[in-house]
Amino acid sequence: MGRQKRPTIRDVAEKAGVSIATVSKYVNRQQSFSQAVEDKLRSAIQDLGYSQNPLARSMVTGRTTAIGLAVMDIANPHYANVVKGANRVALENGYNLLVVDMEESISAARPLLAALSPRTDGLIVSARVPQDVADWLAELDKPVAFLGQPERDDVTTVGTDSVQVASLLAQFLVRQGFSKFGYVGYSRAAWNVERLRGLREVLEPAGLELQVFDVEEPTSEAGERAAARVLLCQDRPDVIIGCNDLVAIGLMSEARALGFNVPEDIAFAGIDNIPTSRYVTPPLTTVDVCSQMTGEVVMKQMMAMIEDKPCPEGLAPEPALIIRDSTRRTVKSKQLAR
Amino acid sequence: MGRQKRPTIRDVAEKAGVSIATVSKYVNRQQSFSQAVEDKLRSAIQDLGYSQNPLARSMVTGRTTAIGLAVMDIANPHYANVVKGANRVALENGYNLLVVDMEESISAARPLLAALSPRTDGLIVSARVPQDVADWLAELDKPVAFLGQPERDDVTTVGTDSVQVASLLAQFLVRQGFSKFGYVGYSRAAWNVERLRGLREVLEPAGLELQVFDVEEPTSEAGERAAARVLLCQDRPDVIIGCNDLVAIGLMSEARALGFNVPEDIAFAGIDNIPTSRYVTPPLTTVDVCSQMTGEVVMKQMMAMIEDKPCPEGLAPEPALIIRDSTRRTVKSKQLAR
DNA sequence: TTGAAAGCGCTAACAC
DNA sequence: GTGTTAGCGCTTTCAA
Repeated sequence: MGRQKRPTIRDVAEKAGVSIATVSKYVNRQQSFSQAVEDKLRSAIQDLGYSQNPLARSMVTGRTTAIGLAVMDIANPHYANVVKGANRVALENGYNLLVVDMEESISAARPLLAALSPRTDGLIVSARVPQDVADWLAELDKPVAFLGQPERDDVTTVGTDSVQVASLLAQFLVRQGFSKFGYVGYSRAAWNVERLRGLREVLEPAGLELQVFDVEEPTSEAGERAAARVLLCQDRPDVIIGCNDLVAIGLMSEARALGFNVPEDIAFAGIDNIPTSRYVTPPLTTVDVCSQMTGEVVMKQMMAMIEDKPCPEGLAPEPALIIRDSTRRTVKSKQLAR
Repeated sequence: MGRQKRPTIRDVAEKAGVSIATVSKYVNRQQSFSQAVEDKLRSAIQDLGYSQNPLARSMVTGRTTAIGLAVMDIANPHYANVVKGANRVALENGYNLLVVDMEESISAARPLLAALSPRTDGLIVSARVPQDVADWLAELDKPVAFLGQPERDDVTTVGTDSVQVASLLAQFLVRQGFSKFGYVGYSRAAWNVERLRGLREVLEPAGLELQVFDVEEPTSEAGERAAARVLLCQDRPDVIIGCNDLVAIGLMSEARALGFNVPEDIAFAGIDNIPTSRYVTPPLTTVDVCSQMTGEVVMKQMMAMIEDKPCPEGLAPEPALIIRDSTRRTVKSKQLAR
C-alpha cells in the first residue's frame, strides 16, 4: 500500500520554484519570506505532503531532538511510571522520548544502548551497568543520566536512596513491634545490597533477626514461587519485606493461598508503591519511591545537560512511607509475639 | 564527561591506512580481506572504539533496522505486555523496538508518529486513529500495522475481536445466572462500541437488562471514582463489567470499601487479563486477550511485510475466558436473585 | 582485494 | 529575501 518514496526538500523546491535553502528556512521558520514565496511553499508542501526527514536533519545539525530511555522491564509498573514522567517533560521541551526495554538483562544492554545512542541527544539508563558499559557511556559524545541510587558526583543519577528507603520501612516495622524479619531480595540488581544494608542498619542495632531470601527475577510470579520456601522455613519471620511491591504481592498472595492470615499470622511490605499495591488484599504497606516524579526529574536534568545549563538542584524525590493494612498489628499478632 | 566527537569511518580508515570503502565493507562483513588489512582494521576499530552511526547508514540504505511502536498508555499492563512480545520478536530478527507513549491522546498521535516514522522501517500503532492520520499513515513509504480489532483487509491489524471477547464474557455471566448487567465503558476508545455490541448481542436476545456507564480514562482510579455512581444507581446491577481489568479493579475495590460483599452482593468482571487481576480480592474474572502474544504476532507480521513475504496466517490470538472468584455464584446471591 | 567518487536529504555559511 | 554550495557519516557502484 502506497510505497511511493516520500517527497524530499528538493521536490518541494522544484514544485514551488524556489531553492532548497529557501524551503529549509521556511520549514524551520528561520526568517520571513515574500508573500508570493510563502504561498507557493505552503501549497507545495501541502500538496506533496512533505515533512522533514529528521535523520537527514540530524546528520547535519548533530541533534535528534530525541532522548533515549532504556528501562530494565517495562512490565514493571514502577518503570512504566518513570516513563510517564520522563515523557511528559520531554514533550514539554520539544523532545521525543524513545523507550527501549532491556528485559532485565544487563548483558543485552550494550548493543541496545549502542543502537539507541546515535538516535538520541541523550541517554537515560535505568540501571547501574557493568563497568565496561559505564566506561563506554562516559566516552559518548552526549549526556547520560542514570536512574537509581545517586552515588558518585561525576554522573547524574536520579532516584531515591535505597538505603534510606529500606531504613524508613524497617524503622516503621520495628516501631510496630515486629521482631523476626524476612527480606526477599533480588541479588542480581545493584540496588539489592543497599536495600539490604538499609534494613540491617536498623535491625542489627536493635538486635532483631533478619533472614534473607532471593528471587531469580523481581516479579510477582517469582514472589509466589518463593513463598513456600520463605514461609515454611525453620523460624518463620513475622514480617516479610519484598525487594519491591511486585515480589511482595506475589509472596502475600501465595501466603494467603497457603492458609496464612495476613497480617495476623504474618505481615508483608514492599517497596515502590506501584498502583496495584492499593488494590491487593490486604492493601500493601510500602515505600513510595516517586516513580513518576523520578522520571520527571531525570528528564529535567537531561534537558539542563543538553542546554549546558546548571543542573537544577533540590529536585531529588523524597521517599515516603505508605502505611496500609498488610502490616497492621492485631490483637492476635501481638499475643503471638509474646 | 568526555564530550569528544565519536570516531567516524574516516578516522578508522586513516588509522588503519585503508580507504573508507574498505572499512565500510569490513564493518558490514561484506567480503573477505587480506590478513594484514583485517588486523589493522580490527585494532584501529578497537583503539578508537568505533561503531557505525546508524543514522548515516540509514541515510544511504534507507533502512533503520528499527520498528516503532506507539502505545496508548504504557502504564496499562496490557500495553506493557504487548511491548514485551513485540520486543522479543524484533530483537530475534535483528531489529530494535522504539516505543513511544501517546498518553491516551489520539490528538497528540500525529506529531508523535510523524517524528517516529522516519526513524523506523515500520510502524505499529496501538489504536484506531482518526481518518486523517490513517490516510497519512497509508501514504507512508513504510509498512504500518495496527493493534486492535481486525476490520478491513487492506490494513494489517492484530488483536482479539472485541465483539467476541465481550460476548464470551456475557455468555458466561448469563450462564452463571446474572440478570442485571452493568457495563462501565470508555467511550473515547474505538473498541468501546464493539465491546458494548458484544454484550448486547448476548443480553438482548436473552431479554436481560444492561445499564451503561462511562469513565473519562480507562484506569483504576477512574473506576474507583465511577463506583459510587454505578453502585448507587436506581436499579443496581448484580454484575458489573469493566471495559478493561484496570477499570474493573478500581470499581471492585471501591465497592468493597463502600461495604459491598463481592461477589455476594455484586459481581465484577474485566477484560484483558492483566497480571494484577489474579492478585486482587476476590481474583477478577476476565477475558485473556493474549497481550504478549498479540505483540509477538504483530511484530511477526511486520517482519513479513518488511521482507515482502506473505503475512503468516493463523496466528490470530484467541481470547480465553478466565474464570475467577469475582463472579462466583453464592447461596446468598442466588437467593437474592429470586 | 582495494579504492575513488557519487550521493542519501538536509542545514548553514556565505554570496547576491 | 533568496540562492549556491559544502558537507554530515555512511554505502555502493564501478574501476583498478
